[in-house]
Amino acid sequence: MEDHGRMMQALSGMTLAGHSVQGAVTLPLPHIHDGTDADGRKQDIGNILHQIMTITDQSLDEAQAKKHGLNCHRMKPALFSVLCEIKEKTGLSIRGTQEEEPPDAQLMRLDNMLLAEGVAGPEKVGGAAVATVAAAAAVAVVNDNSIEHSDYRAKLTQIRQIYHTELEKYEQACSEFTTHVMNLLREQSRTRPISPKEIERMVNIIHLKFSSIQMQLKQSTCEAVMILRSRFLDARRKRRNFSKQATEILNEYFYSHLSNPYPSEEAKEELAKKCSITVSQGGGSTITVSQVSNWFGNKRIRYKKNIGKFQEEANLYAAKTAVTATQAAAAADNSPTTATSGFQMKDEDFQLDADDSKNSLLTSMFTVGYHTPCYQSDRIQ
DNA sequence: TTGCATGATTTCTT
DNA sequence: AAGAAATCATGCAA
Repeated sequence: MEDHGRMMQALSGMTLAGHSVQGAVTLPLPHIHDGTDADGRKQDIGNILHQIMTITDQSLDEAQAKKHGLNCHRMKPALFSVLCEIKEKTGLSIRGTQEEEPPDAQLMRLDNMLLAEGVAGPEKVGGAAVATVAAAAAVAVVNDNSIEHSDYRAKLTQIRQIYHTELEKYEQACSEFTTHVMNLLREQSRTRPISPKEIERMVNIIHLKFSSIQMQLKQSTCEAVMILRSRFLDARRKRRNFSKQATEILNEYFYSHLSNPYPSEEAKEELAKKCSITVSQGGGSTITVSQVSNWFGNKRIRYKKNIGKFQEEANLYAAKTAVTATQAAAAADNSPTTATSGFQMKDEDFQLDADDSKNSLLTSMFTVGYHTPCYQSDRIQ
């Protein structure tokens, strides 16, 4: 910003210099401190105002002719080169030499990080087909172990999109502004001393400005990614116990399907919906099906490891299920309900006798030794 | 503070 | 790819 101010100052300074040299509009400057009478000054000011007011009365041709005359003056090139030289020496146009290398290292770091996070990468490849980018975004993030959380992906894609649109905007604005300034300076160089070197320097300054803006964009994008990451990892680390109700529903299913405690994908979805295991993940999102899978994985292994410990729990849920089943059966006009009817035995270790599976729920569930053989078997492990 | 319970993650197996 | 087993990390009651 400071540089910008300096730039504008330099530009305005040059403009003034141009005018005074050019002398096409020779406005007598008011001498404010010469100590003469106030009337004289008033007259001077009056003159200036008059000239300003009548400036538009001059015909365009007349002005053009004057301009042309000045441009064609034989001394003009020499005068311009001298003035350019003076400008160089006075340091009006010396700028940009001091601000060069430092941002490079940081810029590289930012670029690398954006690339690693999949924000900056695939977009550039192959001339960017939008669909490909979207598809790539969905896959590219899996670079970091198991970060494939859909929310994480969605948010990262969002960041990517914003980043790319902003970057494009900046690039466009930069080239537009550069050509505009170049045209302006080239135009002005006919009437005031501007060397090509100076134009080049100005273009460099503009590029520096825009690249620093781009760096800010990159930096804030990196920050956004880091925040997203940390939030996601925090959510992963923070374990929230499921509600009592949810645990009950899962346990009910587990013990009533003890013969084959492997819920199908649909069953998992159903269970997830039923107990609405919405462990707070920051954005209020749910990973319920995988949570159900985790729960069953843990439950199977822990039950198997220590059946004795779970026996009481098993009986409790068996009784509970039996009660509900009885009620359901009564309501359903004595239609026989079997707990295992819809399940295929997948693992031999969990398998019941064929007779058992045909038993009614009531008889089977109230038999204490009903489940244990499934896991007690030495075949396990 | 400690020890157990429990949800999540990682690694290995099928 | 799904599940088993091991392990980690946190929650929670005593």
